[in-house]
Amino acid sequence: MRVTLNDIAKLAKVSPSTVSRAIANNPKISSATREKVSKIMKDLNYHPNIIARSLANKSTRIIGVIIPGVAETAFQNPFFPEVLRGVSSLAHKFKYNILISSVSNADEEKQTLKQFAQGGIAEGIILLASRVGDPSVEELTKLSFPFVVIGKPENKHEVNWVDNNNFTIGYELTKHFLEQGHRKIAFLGLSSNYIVTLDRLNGYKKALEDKGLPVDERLIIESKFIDDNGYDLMKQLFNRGINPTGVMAGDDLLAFGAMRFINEQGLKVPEDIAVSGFNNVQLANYSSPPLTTVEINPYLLGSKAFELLLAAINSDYKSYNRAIVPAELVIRGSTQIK
Amino acid sequence: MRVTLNDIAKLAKVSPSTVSRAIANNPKISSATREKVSKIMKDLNYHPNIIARSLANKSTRIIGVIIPGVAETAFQNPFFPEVLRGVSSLAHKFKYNILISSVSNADEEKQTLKQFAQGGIAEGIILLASRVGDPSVEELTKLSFPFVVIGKPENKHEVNWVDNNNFTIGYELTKHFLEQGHRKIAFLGLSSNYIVTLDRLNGYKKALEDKGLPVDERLIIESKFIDDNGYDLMKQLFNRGINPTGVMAGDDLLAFGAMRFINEQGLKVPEDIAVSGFNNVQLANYSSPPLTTVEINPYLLGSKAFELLLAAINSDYKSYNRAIVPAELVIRGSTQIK
DNA sequence: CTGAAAGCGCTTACAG
DNA sequence: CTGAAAGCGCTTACAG
Repeated sequence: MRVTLNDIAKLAKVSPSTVSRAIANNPKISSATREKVSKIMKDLNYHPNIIARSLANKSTRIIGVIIPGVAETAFQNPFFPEVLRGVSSLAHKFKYNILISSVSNADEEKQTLKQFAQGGIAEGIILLASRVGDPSVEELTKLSFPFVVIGKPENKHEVNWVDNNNFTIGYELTKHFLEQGHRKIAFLGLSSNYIVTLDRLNGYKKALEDKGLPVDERLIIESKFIDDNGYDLMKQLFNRGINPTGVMAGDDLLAFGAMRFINEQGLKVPEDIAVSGFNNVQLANYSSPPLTTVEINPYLLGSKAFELLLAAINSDYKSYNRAIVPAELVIRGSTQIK
Repeated sequence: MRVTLNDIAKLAKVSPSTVSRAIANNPKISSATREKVSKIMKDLNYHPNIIARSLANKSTRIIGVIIPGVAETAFQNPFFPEVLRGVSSLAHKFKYNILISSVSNADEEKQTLKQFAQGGIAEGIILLASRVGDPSVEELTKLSFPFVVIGKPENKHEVNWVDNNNFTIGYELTKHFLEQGHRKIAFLGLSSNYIVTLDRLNGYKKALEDKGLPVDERLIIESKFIDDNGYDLMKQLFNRGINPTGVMAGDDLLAFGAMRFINEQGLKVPEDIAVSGFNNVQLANYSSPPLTTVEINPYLLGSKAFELLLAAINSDYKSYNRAIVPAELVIRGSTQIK
């Protein structure tokens, strides 16, 4: 049998209350008893039962992190561990634990949500990657349960969220292409289900507009299926008979695929077509040419999300907060002719 | 205030015991009362408090997953989400939840372990990637707490573990190189802290031996630092003045880096030097040439780990189990001349 | 500074 | 088939 607080109390010849206070470092306890109790705890290798404590406290110090199925977020994969590390690091600092669930469909997601939120396990929830019409966002809002979304949700005013400045970075990236003299710049891999990519697209459009250039819808290639790869999307673009001189891909992997197709056509990057990606995967620095991309700072997205969540958990009155983690342009050889 | 089981009992004019039984689908409850209770629960949107249930049950249905800091396992990153998905999927099936902790140093790891295991939160623990002299393995063994290691641990007889057949796959991969006529095959990126890479090395050596070839230690390049990349390791190899015709890299990313260095020397893959990787990252299929690699089936590693853990949790007597998830050779253009 | 008592929200032998 | 009671292992007003 596990040793309990009561066992300690008996051995120390004090009341359970006293042991409890000693553990909690309650200053009212005399140092004599504190030490006596401490010694016995150490001797018996006693560790308080966190579950019992949670029940008494009505505080579990657990937050839930819900990760949508891989199927839906193939593109999220590479930076997900970093986001988690960000959450984890701050959670650890504030003595919170993380309950995780990678759900594979909407039904599972709903079920998990219920368990975490209504089951009294988690004190708050972090949702990775909100989609258009995300049912979880709706559900949690209805429950008025503390939660934070990573990736700006649709209904952005009544939700806590953290995201990159996607509009701005889309704008800047486009501007970079324009400054290199490009006029026919393709936007490869729009997923209209994800608000982040819509934001980037708007930045793209605004940059063209500011330059007095029209938006050619044929240059915007949607990525409908998760297994779309850059190669195929690039081929689609070519089949439309319009020859871009620049390609902004929504993801580094898409960019690599696009580069492969371009090379197969006997064209060169960046001389014939400049290419950029997104997410700054490790390999982006090592491709040939090295890939211009965007560092989205996933670790910060995670840690900021935890910060907001903590605020939401601890605040009595309701308020909706957001945090913007700046994304940074990483310019490399794939968009710059030496 | 949250609605509790007692609230339901009062409204339904039955005892709390009855409500509890109704929830648990205890067959002794008449369908009449069961329905009455169910209706009220639904009306009040009641959800049992999992924490209270855990305390009464002495069963949390939570397992812990401990992920060593990114610093120590850069190479693990790409497949970690897949492992987690494997664990998660089976956990979900058996109604277990997953508490996660990505620890960044040994101290944090120890602390987390204590909390999970001795704090009575988790019923079992999955440890990712055991290192040589892993302190967590030792600690959990001492506590005789149920746990499973992903990646064969040192002390393999007194521990539950799941791993690939690393020796065999190292052997087969080497054999593949030999069959292509290679005789000077480098082993790039040995991390002697990780038993998996040692196993692969042994497979490599055995294959050479079976062929009657000597092992040239100069062909074995150790990767001491986490930020070692394939490019630099390959350069090291060249600097040793020995020219391999084949390179087995311990990871796809290392392989890409190696290929880059090779290309810069004006040499071609696979004609001058054949290259292989490990882990079968998405990009391996799309590099030029496509990369020969090893599919380690991370999803299966995760789900098998959960299976073993469940067995360990539920068995009264002690036994040590292991599961081998077959890795598969994926032969592509980087090792085959058309 | 310390203790007795009640309570957190469930479950489960025991009795009927 | 149902209920009263005890218990899971803690915490925390309240009283002294």
